[in-house]
Amino acid sequence: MALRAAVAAPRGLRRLFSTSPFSSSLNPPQRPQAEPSTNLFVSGLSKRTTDETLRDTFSAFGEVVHAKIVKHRESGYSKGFGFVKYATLEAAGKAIEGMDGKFLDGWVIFVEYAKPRQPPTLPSQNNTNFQYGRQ
DNA sequence: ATTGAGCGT
Repeated sequence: MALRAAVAAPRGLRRLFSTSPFSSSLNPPQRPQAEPSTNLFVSGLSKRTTDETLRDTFSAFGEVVHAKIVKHRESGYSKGFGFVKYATLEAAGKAIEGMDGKFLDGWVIFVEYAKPRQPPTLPSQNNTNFQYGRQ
């Protein structure tokens, strides 16, 4: 299964295979490291991995402010990826170095900086503000 | 209701 996960690996693995002479400056990777953030995107998770497991695993690298597995709203069924937010950028960096490409619940996971979830929006009438992408 | 690309109810 680790093999399957490795094959299904998202672009997180590309830097592990960045030995191509063409991937230096002539052919830059489409998605280099996202801009550093305290917020991390974690993919490749087992569908049985929970928020607790995520939080517990990543708290080894620093103070985890928020850890969440993305799942369907009603069914609660995991989508297989999640987000971890640290108190500091250094902790986030250490978590990437320490957990990217490693195993969790039998699956190879990939850790990278998360994209900001939503642009600054008008503080209008019915705004349920979930904003984890801010530092 | 375990099994797969991806960025959140």
